Amino acid sequence: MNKNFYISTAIAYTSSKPHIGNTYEIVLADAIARFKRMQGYNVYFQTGTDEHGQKIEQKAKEANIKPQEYVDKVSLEVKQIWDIMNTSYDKFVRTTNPNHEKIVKKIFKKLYDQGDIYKGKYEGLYCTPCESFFTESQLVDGKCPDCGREVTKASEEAYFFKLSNYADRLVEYINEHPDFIQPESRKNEMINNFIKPGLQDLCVSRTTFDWGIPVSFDDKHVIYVWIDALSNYITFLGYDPDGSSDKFSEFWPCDVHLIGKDILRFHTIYWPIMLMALDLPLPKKVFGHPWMLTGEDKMSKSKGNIIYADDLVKEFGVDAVRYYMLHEMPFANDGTYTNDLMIERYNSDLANILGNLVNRTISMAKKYFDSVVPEVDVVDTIDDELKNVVLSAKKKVEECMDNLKVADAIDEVFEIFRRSNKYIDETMPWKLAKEDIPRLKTVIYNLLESIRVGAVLLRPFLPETSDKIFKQLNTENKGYDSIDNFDGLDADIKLNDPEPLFARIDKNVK
RNA sequence: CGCGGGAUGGAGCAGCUUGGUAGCUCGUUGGGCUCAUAACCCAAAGGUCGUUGGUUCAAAUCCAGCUCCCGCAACCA
Repeated sequence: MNKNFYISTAIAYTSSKPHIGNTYEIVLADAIARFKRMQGYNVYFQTGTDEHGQKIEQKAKEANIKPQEYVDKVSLEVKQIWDIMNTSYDKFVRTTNPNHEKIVKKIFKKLYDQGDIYKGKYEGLYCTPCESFFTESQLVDGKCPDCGREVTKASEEAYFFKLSNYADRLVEYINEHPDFIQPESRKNEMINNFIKPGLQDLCVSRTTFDWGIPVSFDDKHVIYVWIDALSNYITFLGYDPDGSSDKFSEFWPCDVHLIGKDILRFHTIYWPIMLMALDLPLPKKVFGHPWMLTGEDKMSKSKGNIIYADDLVKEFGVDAVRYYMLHEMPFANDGTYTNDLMIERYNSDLANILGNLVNRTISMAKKYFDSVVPEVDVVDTIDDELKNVVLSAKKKVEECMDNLKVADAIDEVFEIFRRSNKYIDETMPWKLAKEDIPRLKTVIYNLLESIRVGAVLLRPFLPETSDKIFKQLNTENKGYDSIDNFDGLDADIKLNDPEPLFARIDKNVK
């Protein structure tokens, strides 16, 4: 049985600092990667930055620095945000890496030699001052979208990838693998809009700028983004047309490419065709996640509504921001970020249901048993209801995660905490403290054990919080297998003092 | 007639494949409890399930028309 699991995010374009929407992707991937690791998979989780292209060349020029300096700076910024979000990527790749550049050149040459790439002419609408080509649909009022000036028809020499050769095989693959493109509605979009009408050949080189990987046999051409950026998924794993590494054969094909819905076309059409041309197996799944919007609008500089994850982390803490991203985002539709909703989720879910539960439980253990975990004593049928919820959570969470329904998975974990709060009311420990200590022992044990199980399942989503809970329980997280039975918490452990996990936020003070 | 998705109580969503008491979270109101972070538990109010028509004993759920919203429409990462 193959226990390897390869998940990737798209590589972030280093034109500017990533906003909260870009950050959502890495957090989502992280939750999946952490969950798979917990299940015992040998996970390889790759992310990184895409650093070539005209836009970067321009930005660097504006900043009066070399492109390399520019991308070094932004790439570092990206990495820092990924780290602030406590994401557990195994490898952070950069497309300016020399080995990547070397292999991309080889890939290009191979495709050219075998006839998939040919030299032709790129014709389009050209804006001379901007030195850019545009398509009909990109124009604003028939003028250049950047500077508003007239565009003229022009053509330049370019290399093209003959996609149409592989269209039939691609359709076949998509049909035979119904889960390949997620969510499903996107599948139709790709087939109806692109494949069915007939694929146009893809322009894979440029001569209008220099910041890119040169074509090895024709150096006035630079390899355009597709082959350069998409290849990152294999080059950093050790792919080489002349003989790949063991690691490559171990992890390829990728289990999940997690990407934004905006670049689905590249990942479900161009990329698979490239792989077919290289005679490599296709990725098992491509998930085009929705966007996180701020209020009603897409984030953009001109609207001034850009929110950065690191700012939110300063205000609410990493896990609160992770929780929001993972729990509030729908599977297929776009989600929104608002401060009000953030505070609401923070207070009701994190502070009240989870934080307060842990706090009140550990406080009771301290008060009634001097912080020592009691042995189970007198049991009652009401206990079984709690145990059922707690012990069935694992399977439910697993099912959700198998379908990438991360938000639902978190909900299932929180069912444990909700049920536990209810259990406290049902059993009334404060009353038992006065009249029935043997029963009280069992109740407190059950609560602590429920919290422990919840903390295990919470780990992939809110790692810091999970660790804090275990610290208060003064117990080691023994992992996924430790929650199959309701007895993982050892009696006689001396608990640490209760400490609020999430301090409530007063909305009106803000 | 370009393709596709959506419209469900104040908010955000589930249910629609396999028609038959409209469910969840939050918010609101009332009650309970006091271990706890004014937290927790219970209950209630609130929906002609976008609109019109059709199929059916019966439709949020199937079919058709219409209105509105959103994504995609190819070289912008």
